[in-house]
Amino acid sequence: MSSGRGIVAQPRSAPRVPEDCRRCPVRATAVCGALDADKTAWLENFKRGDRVLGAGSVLFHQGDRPADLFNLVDGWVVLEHSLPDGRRQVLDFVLPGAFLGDTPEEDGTMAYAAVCLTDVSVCLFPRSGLASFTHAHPELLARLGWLNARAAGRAHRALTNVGCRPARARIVHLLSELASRARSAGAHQNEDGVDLPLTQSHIGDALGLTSVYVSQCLRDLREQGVLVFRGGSLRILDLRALRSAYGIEPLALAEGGQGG
Amino acid sequence: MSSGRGIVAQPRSAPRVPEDCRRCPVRATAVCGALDADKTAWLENFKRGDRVLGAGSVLFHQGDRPADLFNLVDGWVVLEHSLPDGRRQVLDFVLPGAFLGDTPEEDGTMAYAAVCLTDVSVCLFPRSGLASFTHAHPELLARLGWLNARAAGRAHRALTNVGCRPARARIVHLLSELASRARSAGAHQNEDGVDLPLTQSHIGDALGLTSVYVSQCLRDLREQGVLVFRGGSLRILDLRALRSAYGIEPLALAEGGQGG
DNA sequence: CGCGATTTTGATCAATGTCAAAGGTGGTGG
DNA sequence: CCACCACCTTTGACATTGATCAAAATCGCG
Repeated sequence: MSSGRGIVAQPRSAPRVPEDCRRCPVRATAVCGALDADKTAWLENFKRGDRVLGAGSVLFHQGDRPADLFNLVDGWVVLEHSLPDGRRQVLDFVLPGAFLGDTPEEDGTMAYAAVCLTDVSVCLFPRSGLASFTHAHPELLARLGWLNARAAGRAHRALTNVGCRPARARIVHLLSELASRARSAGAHQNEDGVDLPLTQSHIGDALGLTSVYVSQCLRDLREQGVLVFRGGSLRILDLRALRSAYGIEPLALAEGGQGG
Repeated sequence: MSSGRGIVAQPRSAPRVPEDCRRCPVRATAVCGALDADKTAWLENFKRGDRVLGAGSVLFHQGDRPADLFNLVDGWVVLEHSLPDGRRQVLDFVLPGAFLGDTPEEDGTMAYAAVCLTDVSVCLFPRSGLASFTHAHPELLARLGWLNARAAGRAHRALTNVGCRPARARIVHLLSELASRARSAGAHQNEDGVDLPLTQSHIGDALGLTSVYVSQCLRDLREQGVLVFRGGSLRILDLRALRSAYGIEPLALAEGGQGG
């Protein structure tokens, strides 16, 4: 029951839960996509169930040994590590298709907590069955390795961002990357830009900045006409400025902004 | 030959090269240890050769698509990412038993360079054969996943260190972790402490600090009797200070210091 | 002995944190 | 529909960490 220990808020709008693995929206990128369609029977057998959680819910706490592994089907999750002095580091923002709960520490505990930023839907797999399941289906190991390698790449970029760039460039870089990931995950986007369900505190904790300084920097960026982040929605105004003034290579987010 | 493109300095003392995989000093922790002893014939067949490189050599550059994968048998390597403006982020320090060159980016290039801090010996595997080899021996995938998960853990700790801690605590944390890793990798240690083949610039680039500030901080730590880092050798003097003043949990390095 | 790389030191300055208080915002309940 | 509450954001004044610049000292090595 350890996966039930966390805080669980009721979702207000029920996100879609896949009924059939072959139709799952994240199948292409998620772990399960490594299995051929004719093996989904095995998969559905291994799977323990689906769950829908409200924003603010906790999939697992730092230090937990969760009994379940989570396949994120819909919604955003943040991974955060807390220090004894109360400081908090956001390690990653996690989007649909990710797999959570593998990669515990040597002692089996999780080094970070996983907290839902939005209403979220996941499907669950029993950790205990993982070894024998991957033994039967080694393709999963390759896919798992691929997912984890991508996560490691993000961790490296985040480290570089925090270690090498000044505050504004850090913020621009983080938001650019998130916007790009959000779109390729098919995030909601209207004429006001892309929805990024973050608070300024999340940004600060991800970047090693205080939330009040983040607020100042966001004002500067807005006044300079570079980007606007407000109410959880990001609009990129000046792609050239990203590159020239902040040394960010605009990824796949070209058609997000209005082009100054 | 792309693995030969890098800078290669001649080693001055030839580090040991394993002649027989069953006797390899890193077998227990390295990728190859995942294979049963009776399968080492397959392994030696897959292996492309050994190589000994001098300090300063480059295993691969950032942006390379190295033709080989590297199993680090002896010596230290640093992984570093460079930004267009010349800034450099040290992503990881790599010790014997590590596997390098898997985890390229989507486009097949490496996001970082791998540079030898000491004379180094590696064994090489052709990247092109990896898929079929792991297909034949899925145990390797699990081991590879384990190694990469540990690397990701280090990246997360590094990010937390840089994001949350002030300069001196960052340095103490980094050096503590390195000392601990060095000893469990069987590093050379005399009465002067553990050998860590780093310059202060490496420390700075790993921690997002300038090397001159690192120098100041190291002086402070020395004057406060916390630790001495000099000439590539670290001596930890006051374990309690690590915990109380710097919030570092002294890992397995207990018997490294003289205990104030 | 001399050279390049690294380390040290001191003076100064800019970026970012801290503290405190006020203003928004959305949700909840009457 | 309104009022309240928690949380988030904004602003301003001030403190401090860590960067920058410059020069000397030291070290390893040929």
